[in-house]
Amino acid sequence: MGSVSPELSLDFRPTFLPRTVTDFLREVSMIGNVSDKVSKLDAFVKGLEEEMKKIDAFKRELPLCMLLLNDAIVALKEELMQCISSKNVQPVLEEFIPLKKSSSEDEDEEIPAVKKEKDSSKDNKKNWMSSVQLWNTDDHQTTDPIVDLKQNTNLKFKRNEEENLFQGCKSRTEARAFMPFKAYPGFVRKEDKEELPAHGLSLVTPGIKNPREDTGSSGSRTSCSKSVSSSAPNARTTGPQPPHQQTTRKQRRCWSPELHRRFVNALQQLGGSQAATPKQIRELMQVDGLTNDEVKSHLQKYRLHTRRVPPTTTAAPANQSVVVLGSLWMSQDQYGDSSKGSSQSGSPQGPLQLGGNTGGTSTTGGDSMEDDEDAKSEGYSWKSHISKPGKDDV
DNA sequence: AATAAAATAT
DNA sequence: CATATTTTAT
Repeated sequence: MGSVSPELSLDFRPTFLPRTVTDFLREVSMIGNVSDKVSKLDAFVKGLEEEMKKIDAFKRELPLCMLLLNDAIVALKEELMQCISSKNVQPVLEEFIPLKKSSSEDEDEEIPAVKKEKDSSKDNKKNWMSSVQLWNTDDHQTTDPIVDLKQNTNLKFKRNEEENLFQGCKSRTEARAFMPFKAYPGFVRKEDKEELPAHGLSLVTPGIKNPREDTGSSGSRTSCSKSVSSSAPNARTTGPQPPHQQTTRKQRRCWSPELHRRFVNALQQLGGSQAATPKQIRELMQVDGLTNDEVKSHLQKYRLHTRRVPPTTTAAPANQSVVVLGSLWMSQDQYGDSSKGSSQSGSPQGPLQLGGNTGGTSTTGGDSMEDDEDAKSEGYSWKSHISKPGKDDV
């Protein structure tokens, strides 16, 4: 009590502009009083949101601004939520924090014990876009390019990098699934290039292909579980994977949300799905192990899906700003789950901010600003909300 | 059994 | 590189 800096006294209308988000967070983190903390954060967030609304109209011209703002907002909200939840707060706070989400959707990630029935969250699907404006306050994944909250207090987001890429690949019915290591003894054929480590994205780790063995299982089909790298049980070390099956079919590559994100990003940078070419995309994505064909295939599908947007006959009241940042085309099938995708503008390790993000997966942001446009359809299945045909024009 | 997604063939 | 076709996974 007494040691509040003058600035802090401006609870609600702080002139937060002069400072950077990082600084702001640092300041806030030093505040002992939770209420103050919350109000500060809240105020800041509100300011950012206002800003967001203002530039919303120019989102196309200022995609980066949107991204940055969005990122900051998300990050701050995270912080806010943490404050709130960590204290479980008293009544007093409740007055301040009626924020948008009061324990409604997902704020798990950390919640131990209760594995909670995620299944019951069927509504989530709807939520993923509709109720949440665009800065959906997701909990995890707070990798922001600009702010390094990490040093602040967020320890929760940490193991995202790799996981993000793979995440979402598992079967969606995984509820409590943990596939035993049944998978396959894999021999990872590293035939591909292995030189693109770059940031440690080791996405492509296709399982392995194992034709017969699993064909009967009707339950746990782990399509792609990232690493089941067991030292080949088979003593065939040197022996390639020689199932006499010529043309051994590659194991299906699972396009995790992150992977897809990168894909979309690349696309954007290349001027749209139409202009982009597989090779280019692949290069841009910088995902090791990813092959041209894979990208090509994905692109093909993407193009197919982005072609012609179903008339959103939805009489959707377009009142919400609905920016639909994450318009990954995916629905809930494969990529969808993580749903927080959004993209960052540059490649993750690219030129822009991501400079030193160690754990930086690309964060969420809007990636298809160009495409979405009126994609505001709150979409249900992806046919509905896929990103529009890219108007190539970067 | 149907369909989407990825692999492969053209 | 683009498309078409086939295979595979849910």
